Amino acid sequence: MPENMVGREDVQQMLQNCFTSPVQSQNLFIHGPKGTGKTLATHLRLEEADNIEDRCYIPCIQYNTEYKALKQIYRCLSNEDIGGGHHSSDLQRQIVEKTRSTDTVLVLDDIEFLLLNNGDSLLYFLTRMETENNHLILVSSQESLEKQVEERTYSSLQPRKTRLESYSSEEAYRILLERAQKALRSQSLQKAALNHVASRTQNITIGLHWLKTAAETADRMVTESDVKHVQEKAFARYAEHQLERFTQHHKLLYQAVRELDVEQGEEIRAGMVYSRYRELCQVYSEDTVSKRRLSHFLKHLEYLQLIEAEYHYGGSKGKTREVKPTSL
DNA sequence: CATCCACCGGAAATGTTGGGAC
DNA sequence: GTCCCAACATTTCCGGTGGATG
Repeated sequence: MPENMVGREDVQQMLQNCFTSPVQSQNLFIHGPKGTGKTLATHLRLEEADNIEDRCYIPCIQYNTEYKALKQIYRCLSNEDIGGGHHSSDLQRQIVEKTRSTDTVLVLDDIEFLLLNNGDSLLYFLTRMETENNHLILVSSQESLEKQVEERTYSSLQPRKTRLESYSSEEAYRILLERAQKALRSQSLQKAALNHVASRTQNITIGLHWLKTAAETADRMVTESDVKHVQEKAFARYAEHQLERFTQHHKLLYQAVRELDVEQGEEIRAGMVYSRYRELCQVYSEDTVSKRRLSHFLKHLEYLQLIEAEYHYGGSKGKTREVKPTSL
């Protein structure tokens, strides 16, 4: 994670305003595709906001239920570890107590993963806390928060919304160049190589994985052909990295989608993915989970933007979703 | 107009874990 | 120890969807 950030001045300014504003609560909703700097911008501004006593960063992929998130918030506020076995309402009471008279910023990153599990009860609680000066920053790769939470929650949240658009190729080039200059020996990266990467993907995380993979296999200098050569491997690594915190089932499910995509290329529907997953479980002698559960996991893959899904709510195809893996 | 497709996704049930109270 | 209980991951159950087809 770099120490500073190029671009995205508007968002950075917005965050800063939010943190320095002496007026009452101000909540933010930051959304946009993966690899556009949402997490980085939030992180950097959060670190810097030392006028605020309590600052918590909660990655909701990891803390994906109300209880886990509450526990993490408590841990962050009090700096003491706390075992399981407490009731949500206890934690809530203590959190209210701790934040009563201090300024607090809570960042909930990738909040869609929490909302999918628990609905918005955590958000409802957080927006209703009667505390002094309390900021909630919600970060998501999903478009609309309004659709994902109940009205009563949204109305007490009243967030300012901001969307990060994908970088242009030129911006991606500049950002990757700056990072490459720190990571690689000088004169070891061909302009054409970097240009190729930046023109093929504007997701910075993918770009970094790609450059890194190329650099590891390159001889003295990373050339355009080096880069082209590792394209698939680089994307596979990126996907692997995205799935790190998820279960073996997620990985097999993703593998199923990719295999089907290679084999037949078109019209992959959820049912086919599920049966391919079953076959893969046989091969690796893994236990299977139910279709209902897989449907949930498939949604995770969609949130990670490793697959794209198109939903058919009925029609000649029946009620299902059509799925395809994203790639470079 | 009835029926079918094929699975979505909400709701409730199940089984497990790790506390606290006695 | 034993009983009770909340939280959780997962399963079970099933109503619902809208164009195509006869």
